[in-house]
Amino acid sequence: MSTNEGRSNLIKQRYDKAALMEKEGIKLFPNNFRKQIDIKDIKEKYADLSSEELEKVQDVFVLAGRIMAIRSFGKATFAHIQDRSGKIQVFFQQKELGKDKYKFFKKLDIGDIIGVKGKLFKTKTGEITINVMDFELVTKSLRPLPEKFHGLKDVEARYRKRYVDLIVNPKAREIFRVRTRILKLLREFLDKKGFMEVETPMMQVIPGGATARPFETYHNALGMKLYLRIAPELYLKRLLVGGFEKVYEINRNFRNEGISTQHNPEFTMLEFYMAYADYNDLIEMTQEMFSTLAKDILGTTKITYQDNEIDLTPPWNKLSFYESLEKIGGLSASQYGDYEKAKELVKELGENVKDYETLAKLQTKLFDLLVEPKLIQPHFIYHYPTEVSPLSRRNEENPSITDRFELFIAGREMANAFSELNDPRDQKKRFEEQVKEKAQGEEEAHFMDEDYVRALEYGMPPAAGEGIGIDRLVMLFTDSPSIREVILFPLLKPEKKE
RNA sequence: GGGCCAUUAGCUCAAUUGGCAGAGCAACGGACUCUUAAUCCGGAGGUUGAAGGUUCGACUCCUUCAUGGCCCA
Repeated sequence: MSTNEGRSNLIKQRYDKAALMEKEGIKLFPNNFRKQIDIKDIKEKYADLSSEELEKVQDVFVLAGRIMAIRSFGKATFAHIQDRSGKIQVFFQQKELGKDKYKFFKKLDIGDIIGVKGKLFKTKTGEITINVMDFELVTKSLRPLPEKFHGLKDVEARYRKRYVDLIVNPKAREIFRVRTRILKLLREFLDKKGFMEVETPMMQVIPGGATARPFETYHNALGMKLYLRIAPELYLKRLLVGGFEKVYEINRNFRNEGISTQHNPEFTMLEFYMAYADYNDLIEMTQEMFSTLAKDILGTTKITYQDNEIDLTPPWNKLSFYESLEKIGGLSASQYGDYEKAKELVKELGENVKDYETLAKLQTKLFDLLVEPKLIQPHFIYHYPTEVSPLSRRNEENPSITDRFELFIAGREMANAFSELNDPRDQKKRFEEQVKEKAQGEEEAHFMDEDYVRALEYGMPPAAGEGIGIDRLVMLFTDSPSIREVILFPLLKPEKKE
C-alpha cells in the first residue's frame, strides 16, 4: 500500500490545472447538468441498427458519465464515458464543436465526469457512438485513475478505496448488484409468504440469541453498559408472543471475534420466525428459497463455487448430527460417545480442550473438524445435542437432542434453524445451565434473560425459526472466495496518513 | 495468538551473485479526423512500506515495527 500519494506530483499537476481552468471561468463542480438517459437504454434501443437506419434517428441524447479512456487524433478524439449502466463511445470533433470548445475538451482528464449532448452514429468498425454536439464539465477529478488495462489489483487498495474499485472493476460492481438483488429476492420471497419485516434493537442490554462474544458500548445519559447485538433472535420471538406470527429481519449482527475469509466483525443476517410450523417445514422452505435465488440469479440450480460443482436442486441430503459423525466423520459411537475418547480425538486434531467443555461441545468440535469441510453439496444436519442448543425445542422421542438443523454448502454453515423452545420452565433451566458454563469460563455462553422467560410465560405459539448468513450466501452466488469481496467496506485497520 | 508470503513511479509489474532502480499504461510537450490496451517523436516522474544494523557498496542480507494476503489456533 503506497502512502506517499501526498507527495505525488500527478495530483499536484491536476490541482494546478484545475485552478487554472477555474481562473478562466470554468466551473469545476457545477450542479446544473441534468442527464436524460442511461447509456444502457441507448445501447439496448439502437445498438442493433445499421448505419443507414441510425442516420435516420435524429434524436439528440443528453447523457453524462465519467471519462474512462481517451484516444486523440489532433482535431478529433474518441473517448469512452461510463455511467451507472454501462459505457459508450463518444466522438469529439473540432469541426463540430468549434475551435475553442474543442480546445477545452483537450484539457479534460480521464476520470472527469462530463455531460454530453449529441446524435448517434456508427463508426467504421461498427461501434455505436455519440457524435458530440456540445458537452460540459460536470465534475473535475483531481486524482488519476488506475491503469486502464489492469485496473486496481492490490486487494488492500481495493478494500480501502472501494470507490476506485467500483469505478474500474466491473466484477466488483457486479458482485454488489447481485448482493442487492439477493436481498430484494429474499424480501419478495418472504413477503409473498405473509411475513412481516421488522426492526429490533441493535443495542441490547443482554446480548442473546447466539453463542458469541459481543462488542460492548456505553450509554452516557443512562449510565449503563450496552452490547451490540450478536443476534436478533430473542426479540423476534417476543414478537411471536405479541401475535405477529410470521416475522423476519435482515440486518447487521456484531461479533467480537477474529477476522478471516469467512468472518467480518459486522455481518448481515436474515432471521425469520413462523408460528405453527416446525423445523421440517423450514427444510422445505430453505430448499425452495435457495433454488429460487439460484434460478433467478444464475439461471440454474447447478452452480460453481471455487471449482466445486454444487447442485442446489431439491431435495438435498439429510443426515442426523450423530449419523454425520459416523458416516462422514468416520467415527464410531464408542469414540464420540465417550468423554475421554472424544477429548483425546479433539486434541489429536490440534484443538484445545477446556475443562468445562461438555461432551456435546466436544462432539461439535469433532463435527467442525471432520464433517463440516466435507459437506460440499448441500446437507441438512439435524438433531443437535440439547446442551449446545439452548433455545431449541427438544425432540419428542429423545429429549437429549433438539429439533434443529444446520445447512452446509461448500463446507460452510449457511443456515441454522430449529423448532422453537416455548416452554418457559425448560427455557429457564437452559439459561441457568448457560450461566453455569459462563461462570466456569465459557465466554460465549448465554446470559440469563429473565424478560425473555417472562415473555414465554405469556405463551409463545409453537414456532420454527431460521437464520441465514447473507454474506456467505452472496459469496456462494458470486463465487467469491472471501467475505471481504461481498462487503462494500470491510473492516480494516486504519492506514497511515498520506 | 502462531507460521509463511507480499509491500519498488499514480496504476500494473521488472531489476542476475549484494554492484548505475527500469518498462508499459497514466501524466507532461509535440504530430495526427474512424480509434478502441490508437500510433509516432520527446522530456520528466523514486525517501524501493518505516526505523535501525551488517557492508567499500543494500530493492536485495539481518533485527524490530506497520499494513495486507493465505494457512493454522
